[in-house]
Formats: sequence, C-alpha cells, structure tokens
Amino acid sequence: MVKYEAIANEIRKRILRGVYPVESLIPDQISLSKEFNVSRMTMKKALDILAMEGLIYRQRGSGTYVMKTALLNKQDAVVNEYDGLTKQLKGHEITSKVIQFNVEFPSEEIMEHLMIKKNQPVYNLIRLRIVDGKPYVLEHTHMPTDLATGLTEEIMEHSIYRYIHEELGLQFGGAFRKIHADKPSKYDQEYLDCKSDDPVLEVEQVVYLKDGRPFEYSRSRHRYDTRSYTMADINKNI
Amino acid sequence: MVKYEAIANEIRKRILRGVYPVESLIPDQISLSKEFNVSRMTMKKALDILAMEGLIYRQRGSGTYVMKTALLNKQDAVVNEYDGLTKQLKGHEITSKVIQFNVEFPSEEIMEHLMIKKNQPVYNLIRLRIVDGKPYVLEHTHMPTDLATGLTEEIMEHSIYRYIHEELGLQFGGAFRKIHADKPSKYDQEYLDCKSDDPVLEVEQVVYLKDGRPFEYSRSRHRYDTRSYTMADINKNI
DNA sequence: AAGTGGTCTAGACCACCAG
DNA sequence: TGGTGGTCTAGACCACTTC
Repeated sequence: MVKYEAIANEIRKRILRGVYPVESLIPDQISLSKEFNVSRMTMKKALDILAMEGLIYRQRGSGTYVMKTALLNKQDAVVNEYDGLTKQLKGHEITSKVIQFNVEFPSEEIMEHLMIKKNQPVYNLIRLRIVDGKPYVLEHTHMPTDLATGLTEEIMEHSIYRYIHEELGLQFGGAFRKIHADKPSKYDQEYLDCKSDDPVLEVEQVVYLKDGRPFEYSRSRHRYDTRSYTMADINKNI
Repeated sequence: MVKYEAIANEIRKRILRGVYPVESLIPDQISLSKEFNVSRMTMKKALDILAMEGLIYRQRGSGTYVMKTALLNKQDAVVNEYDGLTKQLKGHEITSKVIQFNVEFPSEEIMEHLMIKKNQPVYNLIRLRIVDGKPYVLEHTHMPTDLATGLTEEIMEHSIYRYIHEELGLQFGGAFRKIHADKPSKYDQEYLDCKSDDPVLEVEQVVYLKDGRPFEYSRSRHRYDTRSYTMADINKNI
C-alpha cells in the first residue's frame, strides 16, 4: 500500500466517524503532512483522492472542508457494472439460466462494437439472471472467442466475470454505456415475466480491457420496476 | 493555463491527428519532459489527465501506449447533465414552455433531497423543453429560493443554468443521478405527445454546488425513442 | 542489466481569501 | 499581511518489463 492511499483511508475514516464533522474545516496540509510524516505533495495527493470521491472540498486561500454530502449512503454511489452481478449483489442468491450459447462470425454491428474483423469468431450468448428466485435481467452478450477463451456452460451458470478476472487474469479498464427505455420484446415478456405494456430499461455497454481492447458488447434488459441505474458524478478539478 | 494542462492539450492533439498513432508507444516520460522543458513530475501529471480521459494506457516497465479506443467519437462520451440543455444541444432551436411556477414549502421528500428545513421555501416548476419544434423533455424541478434567487418566468423560458452560472456566479460541483424507465403519466401523454404504452425514460437528479449544498432536485422525463443516456467510465488508477 | 512508469521528498513560488 | 491550497522542480528510490 502506498503512502497516499493509506493516508486517504485514515482521513476517510475520520470523516465517516465524525472526527472531522460535516461542513467543518479540517487541518491544513502542512499540519497534516507533519502528523503523517510525509511531504506536502504526498499529503495533497491523499486529499486529491478524497476530493474525487466527493468527501471534501478545497478553497484556495481558505482551507479544506468536509462536504455536506459526505455522509450520504455511498453503497450504490459507484456502480461498476463490469464487476458483474455476482459481486454487486453479494448476499443474494443469484442463479443463471443459459438460454442460448453459440459461436459465430460477427455481424457488422458487432464487428464495430468489438473492433474486430469479420473472420474473428465471437461467443453469442443469452442468459437470464435470477436473483432470490425472481427473474432480474436478460443479458444478450457478445465476446471475441480469443479473449474469453474456454467459456463453458458451467461457467456461464455462475460468474463469467469471476472467470475472466481470476482464471484468465484479464483486467478491465473501463466501459461505454448507453441507457434507454424500450417496449418489451417477446423475449422480455417470456423470461422477465412482464406484461405487454411494462417498459424495459436497457443498459447497452462495451467493456474494455486495460489496454483498450473491447472485450464484451452486451445489452442487459430489466423490467422497469426492478432496477434503476444510479451514479455519482463529481466535478473533478484535479 | 498551467503547464500540465497545456502539455496534455498538445499531446491530445498529437493523438487525435495521428502523430502518435493508435496502439503505438509514445515517447517515454524523460524524453517528453525534456521536449517540453518541465520536470518529470509535471510531465506525469499531464499524462494522468490523458489516462483519465481514456486516451492512453501506461504499463510500468514497458511504456505508454495510445488506446485502441482513442479515436472513438467523444462528443457524447461525457454528458454533463448540469450544463443544461441549452449548452448541450448547441445549434438546435430550443424553446421552453413554463407549465407551472410556484413558491412553496418543501415536502418531506424534497426536504431530504435538498437537505433543507421545512420553513425554507422552494421553487417548484414544471417546464416543457422543445427542441427543433418537437417536445423533448418534461422537467419537474425544485430549487431552494435562497440559492436560485430572483428566478423569473423570463429566465425560465430560456436557460436557467446560464442564469445560475453567469448572473449568480454559482459553480456546480457534481450530481447524483438515478435513471429508470416508467410508464407514461397523464402529464407525459399530454405534453410529450406519447401514447399510453410508450415507455418513458426518467433521469432523477440532485445537483450540488462546489461546496456541497444541494441546489436542484429534478425529474426529467423523456419519451423512450427520443433520448438515451450515454456515459464513459474509465477505471482510474491515478 | 537497462529502461520504463510510480512514488516520494524538501523546498520554492504563486494565486487567492481572510483579518 | 499571514495563511491557505495549487503548481513546479531536481533528484532519489522502487517495481516492473524486456532483453
């Protein structure tokens, strides 16, 4: 663990425990760097992290303050969709039903999203994820076979992301997402158990590896009353 | 303009113009710091910006590479909802119809979202935004009267955000958003011109000022076929 | 072993806000 | 005017990849 992370963790703890109360001024960078025995640059880097998290706010010439919003419940603030459901909904019983599992050559659309050529085969799979016994999301996923090598039905019934991460050792770098509302398709009505006038929330995403190679293109469809998508958006002036 | 921003701009330009081609190795930090006559720390800070933007990827021991995704059209990558529509849809004809404009004491829900007491009056307004002659979004907005002072119908027919920013001199610090799909309400059907089975995309948000005071709570409702919400999500290891 | 990026330092100067 | 945070430096050491 590097110093600035350790310091950020300690100060975060103080804020959450109320040692530095909401809306209060915290000690200045010089005092803090003396307390933690680090240089002021390192101290500032620790505070940069907390500022990006929206816990503190700094005003040149004045000081560093704890944000009014610091104690809002942060549990769903940062949704990392590419952590996968299994990690997001820890504590719930998650099962998967594989509805389709093919290998095929990509369509024009898939080629573009995954930045691959037409002779590069892709997995094309459809999974229904079931949380605590209720249908939760219908996922249509495409992945290049040379990146997600060795996928099996067995894996798909549990966590694909765990497999990718821990077995294949690949690291995710980010994602582009598009969220929209849609009318329910036949598939949605059949598997998500929704009526013909129940709207559907679709999250369309391309997930990238750390080196920028597109790894997955997927469309995840939810019944309108079972899922909303939350996000925090901090104006980073770092 | 500080040095590291200027350098980041220059290198971004080189990437977009193909001087540093996609997937290629760019010069190392020492060479670049010599070229720009800055210290290596400053050079690294410039590269940090580009890494956060998803343009480059660094591998310790190996070098700095241009991401495969660097040339994707970035125009809608970063959506700053709190810039307001007027800025987002520059070039389109935007008009507004004020449907409701009241001052009232806040409900429990509004008090919680805006973190205010029950005796603090709020504006409660409903606006229909019309883009190029077509109804685009129906906004239900609540703002504390002591922050958005002096709001008039005249202002609401144009850009509230421009007024807040330029006339009142307030700076936005971030936002929490929740996106969901919904069935159309009577209001939606009347003003957004949608049928009874047309889904609606709702963006519910609390916008904060730089010092963390909640400034606006709003629900923006769009017909499902006129709007999707896109976002880029870079795994920042800075 | 050589070269890369990541961290950290001690000190300097600056812009800004408060009294 | 004194204190705050923001930037920048020159150099050091470390972790890691590549050869």
